[in-house]
Amino acid sequence: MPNPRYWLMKSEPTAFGFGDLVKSKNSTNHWDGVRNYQARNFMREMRAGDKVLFYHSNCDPPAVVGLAEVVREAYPDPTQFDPKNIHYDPQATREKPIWDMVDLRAIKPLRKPVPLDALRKTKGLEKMPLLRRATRLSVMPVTPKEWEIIVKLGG
DNA sequence: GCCAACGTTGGC
DNA sequence: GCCAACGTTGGC
Repeated sequence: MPNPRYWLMKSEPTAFGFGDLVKSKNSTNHWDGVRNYQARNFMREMRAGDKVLFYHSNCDPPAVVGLAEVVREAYPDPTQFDPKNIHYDPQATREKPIWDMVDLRAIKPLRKPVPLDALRKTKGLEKMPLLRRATRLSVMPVTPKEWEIIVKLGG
């Protein structure tokens, strides 16, 4: 696939919300804990400077809440090696890591977060995997047009 | 808290 | 390699 320049990443705000990214040193943090191959593969396609829609899932309302950018490309997620971590993967070794993460820097919160129901009602977003029923994909590409529409909705 | 959807696991 | 069972996601 061609290099998309835009992405959407989901996080539960109770675990790590956009506000947590903003509060991080240099507004930057690593995105660990991805344990889905498709999502991991998308992360591996990310390049420094790519833009990211930060989406809050499993909350009320689920919404795109902020903009971020990739500042470090995929590298091994250390939580896979840690038996005490909830994301520990006994099949992963330091010689052969399985799971990667990227570093993101917060750009800015959206003035008006764009809730899921608004995304569903907006023309031009119908193809987004996010809007498929019960999609579990936590990292997905966004087209430039979709990016433009959502950022405009967000004020 | 419920439960549909769906990715993953493991028995065969 | 099939597919039933299981676990998780995430909207509602």
